[in-house]
Amino acid sequence: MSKILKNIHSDLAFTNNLINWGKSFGRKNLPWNPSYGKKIDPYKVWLSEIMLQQTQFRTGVKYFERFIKHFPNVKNLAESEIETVLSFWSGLGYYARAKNMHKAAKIICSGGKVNFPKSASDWKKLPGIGFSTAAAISAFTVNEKQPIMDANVIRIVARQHKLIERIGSAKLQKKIFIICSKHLPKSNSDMPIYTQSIMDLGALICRPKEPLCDLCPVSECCLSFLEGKVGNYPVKKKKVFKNIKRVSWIIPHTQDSIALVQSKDSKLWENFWIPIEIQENNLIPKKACFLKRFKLPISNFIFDISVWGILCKRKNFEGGVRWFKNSNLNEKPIPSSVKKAISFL
DNA sequence: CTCCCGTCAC
DNA sequence: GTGACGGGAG
Repeated sequence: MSKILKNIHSDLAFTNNLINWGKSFGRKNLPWNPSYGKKIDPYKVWLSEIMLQQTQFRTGVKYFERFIKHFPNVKNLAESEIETVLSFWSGLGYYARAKNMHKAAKIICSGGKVNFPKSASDWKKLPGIGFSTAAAISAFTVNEKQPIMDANVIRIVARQHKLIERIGSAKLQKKIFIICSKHLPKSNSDMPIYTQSIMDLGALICRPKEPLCDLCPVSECCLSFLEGKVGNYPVKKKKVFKNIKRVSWIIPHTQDSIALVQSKDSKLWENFWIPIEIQENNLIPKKACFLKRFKLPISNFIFDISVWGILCKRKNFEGGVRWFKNSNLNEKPIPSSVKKAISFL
């Protein structure tokens, strides 16, 4: 048998085995899937794709439910204040996702009526939607045949084909695109189950660490598995040194309230409410009381934060702070790490 | 420590 | 084409 013919057969086997596995063992009853007989909602699919980027499924689902309850449709989202939107994203991180969704919702609703994109290339024009997300949304909503190439797929395909190019390189991207294009199911109507299955395979079986190759439906066409070298793929990016930033957080507080400032000058936590920040070598106010020091790894640097409290009799602290009742902090955009710092008070 | 992925600046 | 950036969870 020629090599090409063999490859076609293994591509076919890959897709069929994957879809059959997905039908039996993939995730079911996802909250963004339509109930029986209902049409799929592009807004929910879109939100789920954005929320589940960089976020574990279990965590994401809880936020998804809460978000949908408050913003049941795209018009609702478009007409809401950004601060409200951010407060429902608070704790998920990567807050640019929420800001971009809000912007995109306004675009979708501009012109007086709701106008969702009908193709991957149109989805991609919206802020916050890249190649992979656009393909996934259009696969689910209009059965468009586009290869999704999220981190799950990159991991699966790099292992299957022993790709040695580093994650993020243009070469790897190109190779995976070609391979994935061959994996696409014949029928457009199989795009949703195919897309869901490959994502589930990456999340449940072909995991970053400790992949469950014994349970994998496509291990027989996985070159790295056959050689016992699954751990070598995909080839990771070079590590970069993380700078450490020493800061002090000063939190004036009364019995029932705390004082925060709105982050404006920094891209990090922009528009979120955070403590007064003092650089390492500046003076800590005399009245401040040291509470705790903790490290907070951000993507490319490490925060080394000392938390100081100032107990106030009245809510009259200088410096543009706003006072918040402890009881309604949940309604405000506040990063998790700030909530953690507050818990030391 | 590692993992997630889209955007933007160069 | 490459790399910095961003946050939380495991």
